[in-house]
Amino acid sequence: MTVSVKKYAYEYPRPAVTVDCVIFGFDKNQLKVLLTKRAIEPFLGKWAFPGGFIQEEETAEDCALRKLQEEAGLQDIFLEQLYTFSDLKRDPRGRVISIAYYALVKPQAYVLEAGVDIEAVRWFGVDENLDLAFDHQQILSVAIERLKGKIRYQPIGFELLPEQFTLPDLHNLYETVLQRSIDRGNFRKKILSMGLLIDHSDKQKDRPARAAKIYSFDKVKYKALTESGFYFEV
Amino acid sequence: MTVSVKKYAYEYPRPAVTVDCVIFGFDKNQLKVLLTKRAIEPFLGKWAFPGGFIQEEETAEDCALRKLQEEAGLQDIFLEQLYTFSDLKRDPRGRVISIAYYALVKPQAYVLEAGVDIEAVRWFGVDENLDLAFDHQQILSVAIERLKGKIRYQPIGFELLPEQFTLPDLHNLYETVLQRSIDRGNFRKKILSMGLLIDHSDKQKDRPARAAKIYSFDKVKYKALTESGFYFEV
DNA sequence: CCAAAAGTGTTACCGTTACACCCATGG
DNA sequence: CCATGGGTGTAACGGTAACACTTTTGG
Repeated sequence: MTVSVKKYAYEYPRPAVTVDCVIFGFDKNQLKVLLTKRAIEPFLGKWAFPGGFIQEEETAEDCALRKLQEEAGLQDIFLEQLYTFSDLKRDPRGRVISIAYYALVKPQAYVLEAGVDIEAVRWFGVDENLDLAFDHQQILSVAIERLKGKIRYQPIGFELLPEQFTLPDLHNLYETVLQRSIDRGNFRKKILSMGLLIDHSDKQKDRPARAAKIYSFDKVKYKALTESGFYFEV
Repeated sequence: MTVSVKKYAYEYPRPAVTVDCVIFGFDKNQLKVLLTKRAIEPFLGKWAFPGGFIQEEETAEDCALRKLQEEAGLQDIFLEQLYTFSDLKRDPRGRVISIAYYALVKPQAYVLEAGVDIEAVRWFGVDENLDLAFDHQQILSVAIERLKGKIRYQPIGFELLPEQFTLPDLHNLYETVLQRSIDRGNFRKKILSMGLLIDHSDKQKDRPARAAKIYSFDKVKYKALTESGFYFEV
C-alpha cells in the first residue's frame, strides 16, 4: 500500500491511533465508570473503555462522540480531552497511540446498548477491583485525578446529577468524588451564595413536607458571570 | 508497503502523527516563545514550533525531548503534554495529528542551535504579531492559557527564571504572565510565608547595598510539603 | 535632590471553619 | 417518640486587599 498524499511526500512509519472514552456516572453515592466487554481480540472478554480506531475523515473529538453513540448509546453529554497515551507496549498489536477523553453522564442518560464488537456494557464502581484491558487502569487513574481536580474549579459536578437535584445530592457527590467529608452547612452556604441554583421547590406541591428542596443549575447565569470575571470554586 | 503487525491484523487508515513543542521563556519582562524557521515545505520560510514526526520506537514525550535537543539544543527542562490537535485541515499534506507539549526554559539555557531542516531559531514575544505555520497560532493560544492557569497552582514560574532570582523578578514574571498588576507587598508576603525560598543574600558581599535580595526555590522542601498535603497557590 | 525601587507595616474586611441548634418526619 | 436528615445561625479565626510608609540609590 502506498500512502496517498496531496503535494508533499513523507514516508514516516505511522502509528495506529485510537480514541478511548472514560465515562463517569454517579449512582447510589458511588462514582461509576462505564465499561464494555470486548468481543474481539486482543483482550477478548476483558472489560475496557468504549473506543476504537480513528477514521480518516473525523477529528478525535468526533471519533469520541461516535464511539459514545455506537458503543453505549450516549449523546449530548459532557466530553473533554484527557490525555494522549503513547507507551510503546500499551497495545499487544503493535504501536498504537490512544487519545483519551473523559465524559460525564447524568443518570437519566443511562440507556445502555451493547454495540458492534461489544459483548456487554455495564457500570462499575471505580473502587471495584477492575481488571482492565490495555493500559486502561492507568488511563482511569489519570481520569479520576482530572475529575477530582476539575470539579472544584468548574461546575462539572452538575453533569453527573439529574437536571433537578437537591443540595444533599450535590453534597454527597462532592464528598464522594473528593474522597473527604465536607461540612454540610458551609457547603450549602458556599454553593447558594454563588446564586447559580434555580429553586424549583414551589412546584413540589405534593412533596412530603420535609423533603429537600429541588434545584437546577443555571447555565445561562453561569456563562454570564464567567464572562464578567467570576470563577467557580468549591 | 504492507503494515507489519505482530499477532492481530487491523487495516485502518493511519493518520500521520507529529509532536510539537511550545517553548516558553521569560526575558526583559516579556513572555517569549521559541520558534524555528522552516527550511522545507510545507510552510517553507514560515515560523513554527520545533517538532516533527514521531518515530516507531519512541513515546510522544521521548519525541518531544528529542526535538528539543535536535532543533533547539535544549535539555533538562520542564516539559508537559498540552493537548492533541486533530483538525482535518490543520496540515496541507493530509491527515496529520499533532500531540503538543509545552516547555519552560530558564534564561541560561538559551543555547540556540538551528538543527536539521531548520533555517533559524529565534525567540519571539508572545504578543508580537506572529504569522505561524499550520495551526500553531491556535496551539500557542491553548499553551498560554494553560500556563496562565497552572502558574497560580504549581510552582512552575521558577522554571522561567534563573536558578537565583529576586522577589521583584518573580513579581514581574507573575504580572507579565497573568496580565494584571499584583500588589507588591501582598505578593511578597504570600510567597515568603510559604517558606519555599532559600535566601542567598548573605553571599552577596559585593552587592550594592540597595539591591534586591537573592533567592532560590527550595525544590526539596516543596516536595516534602506537597506529600504532606500542602498545595501551592499564588 | 528627587524619582524610583526594595522592603515593611497596618488596618479593615471578608470568607472560611467549626460548631451548635432547630424543625419536621417517619419508622 | 426519638433518631434521622434537612436546614439555619454564629462566633472565632485567618488570610487578603488596599494602603501608607521608610530607606537607599542612581540619574
